[in-house]
Amino acid sequence: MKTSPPRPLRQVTARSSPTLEDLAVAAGVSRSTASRAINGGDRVSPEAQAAVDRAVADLGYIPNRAARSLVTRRTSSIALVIPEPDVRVMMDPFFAVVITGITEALRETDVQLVLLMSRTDDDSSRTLRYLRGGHVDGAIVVSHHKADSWARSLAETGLPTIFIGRPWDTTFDVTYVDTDNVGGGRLAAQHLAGIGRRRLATVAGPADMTAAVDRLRGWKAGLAEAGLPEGPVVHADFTTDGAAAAAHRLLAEDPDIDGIFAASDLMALGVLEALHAAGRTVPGDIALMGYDNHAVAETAATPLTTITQPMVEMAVKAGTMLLEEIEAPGSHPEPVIYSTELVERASTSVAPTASAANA
Amino acid sequence: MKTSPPRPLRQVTARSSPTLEDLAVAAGVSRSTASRAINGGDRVSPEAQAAVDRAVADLGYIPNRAARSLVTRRTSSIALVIPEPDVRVMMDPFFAVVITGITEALRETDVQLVLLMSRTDDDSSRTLRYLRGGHVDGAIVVSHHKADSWARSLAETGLPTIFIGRPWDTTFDVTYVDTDNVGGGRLAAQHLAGIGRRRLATVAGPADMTAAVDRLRGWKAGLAEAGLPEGPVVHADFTTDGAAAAAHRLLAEDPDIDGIFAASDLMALGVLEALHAAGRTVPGDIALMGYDNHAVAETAATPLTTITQPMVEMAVKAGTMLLEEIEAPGSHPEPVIYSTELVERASTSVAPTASAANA
DNA sequence: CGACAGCGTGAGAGCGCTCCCACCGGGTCT
DNA sequence: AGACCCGGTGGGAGCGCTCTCACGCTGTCG
Repeated sequence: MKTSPPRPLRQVTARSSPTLEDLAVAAGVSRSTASRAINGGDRVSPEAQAAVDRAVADLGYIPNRAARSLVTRRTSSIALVIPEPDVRVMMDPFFAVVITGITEALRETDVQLVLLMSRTDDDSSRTLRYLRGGHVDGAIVVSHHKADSWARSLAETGLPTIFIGRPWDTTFDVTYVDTDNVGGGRLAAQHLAGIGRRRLATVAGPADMTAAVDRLRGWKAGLAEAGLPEGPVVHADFTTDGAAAAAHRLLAEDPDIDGIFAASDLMALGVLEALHAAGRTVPGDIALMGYDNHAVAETAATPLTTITQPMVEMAVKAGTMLLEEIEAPGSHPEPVIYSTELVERASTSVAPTASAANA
Repeated sequence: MKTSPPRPLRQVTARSSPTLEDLAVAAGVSRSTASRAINGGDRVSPEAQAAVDRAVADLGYIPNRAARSLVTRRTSSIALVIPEPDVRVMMDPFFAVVITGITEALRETDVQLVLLMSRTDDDSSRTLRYLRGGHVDGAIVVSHHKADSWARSLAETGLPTIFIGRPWDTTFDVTYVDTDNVGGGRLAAQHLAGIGRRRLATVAGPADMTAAVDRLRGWKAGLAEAGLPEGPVVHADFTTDGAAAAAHRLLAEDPDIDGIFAASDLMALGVLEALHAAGRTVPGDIALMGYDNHAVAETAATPLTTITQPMVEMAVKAGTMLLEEIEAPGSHPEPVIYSTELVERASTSVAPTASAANA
């Protein structure tokens, strides 16, 4: 066009990819038409569409996402927010499973998954800033602790957000998916009662995590329904070592218990250790249950009876719900709760096992 | 300025975040100066800088990434590419560890991690398109199989790329980090030879994966150095079940072996099962080693002697190398190889263990 | 005392895209 | 027959940012 200015209008950078303009020229249509053809082809004649399609193939055209999202205010990406990725969270297959599920939900879309892990407080304010900055269209937050207060401020920004695991604070407008931890806890109580154990105890998780609280609640309810007393409750931090220590305390206070429900498989492992150290056999003297159906539950010295939960489905659901929420904001769907199932293994079998004979 | 056009120049969208222009006005400087102040503050007077800083805080200004990357051609994000996230890969803590490490490397930067998982061929061409589309500044590829041919085409696009795990094909210009799988295999041979085992066999991984091939190579070298014959080699697919089947074959062919090296802990678990099923004790009859120092190695019925590798460090290194490569393209650093260590547990202890008495 | 750096600054163009609007032409309705 | 609609199209503005360039202004040197 205006050739008068001395400096070149566009430096031909060596390996710059073709622009929409180039595409349009190649296809013999206008930039507008090319754009329409690319984006679903509404109000585009078949001929024009075909010409653009061919040009796309020829040029290897790939739309510039930055330019697009600059004007649409959409980024075609969502964030997976993982607060406090401590060792526990990381070693759980949980993490991998959540990612797999979300990826699965995203697979037919061109939405990308951005990972946001905040270890420190500093990180989490950065994370928050990032989320508020409009860098993603939505977020999935793996909720853990009572202390995740910023979850609330996040939700308040209006960014479409789905929580995986019920957040501690649900007084604000929040949608989440979760597994039925109450039901799982009840299942554990029912099972142990069902195999004739009567003096039951539990090693519960931290009192500031909804999953732990719910499992404990279900456990108590199950005991009550079975007509059994509530029995001793000790708390641990979802780690193997923590649970071992808790189990020792338990045995010291109530030496005659005959069944223990540990609120996670990793903790059950610790309990198992402690029981063996104390000379008790499993399940001979004490029947033991875990929770999660973690890989170690199956490979443990005494394979653990445990509770399994459809985590992949849950993550997929979180992904699809988020996509829907992004597509049609304002709809505030109900929480989705997935039910849990019992997985029976040797640690609660009635007959003594080989490893029980170990001790 | 030009008030003549009938339509408003800028629709005041309800909750649109402040722009650089707004910032500049608030700070009483020009857009250019505001921009400079934000980006390192080069050639900006202290007063202007202070004014901008204050305005940033007041307005809660967050730069629009899309606009920025539109002009800079930088996205401030990198991709983690995981080809074929099958069950095996997912259940490994490997996955989580890699992500943790990379996140760690990124933490002082504002670079974001985008996850690209391609399960199907269809996915992987999409992945490739995405990477070539300039949507990320670089990529870290978790390399697995011989068949990952597109890794090459990726590398050829000139996108800064680091492989985690030596790619099968290194004839092209490729930088990678890896653990010393050869050394690890050798360590296994040395250890088993060291405790007096003489008729050694291995359950190796798939022959199309570099990690498996390297471990096997190291194993053979170690045997040779110990003056032992090469012994039987069976291949399995890195799964527990596959390894169990392989172990059965092994026992059928060579009933008198007294030591087995499984190229992964998960496989060692399968071997352990098979041995017990065949009435062999571990380590009494047969000493057993795994590889990876997976969580199950410790919790297995007979805790496994295994090889540990600094995976987090490796992942961190991959991250920092990528950042460097992005910063200063063209530098083609040497591959970095991390050494491995032996972790001794009951499965190779000389004295028979309790669980050995099980069988 | 005039020329010349060089720092700090602002104007303006433009990154690649979408979207609004005006336009054209052929069918349909009154 | 004229008004109208509507599918298909192109022109043009503008998203929010960076970056080049030109312009003062102060200080320093010849």
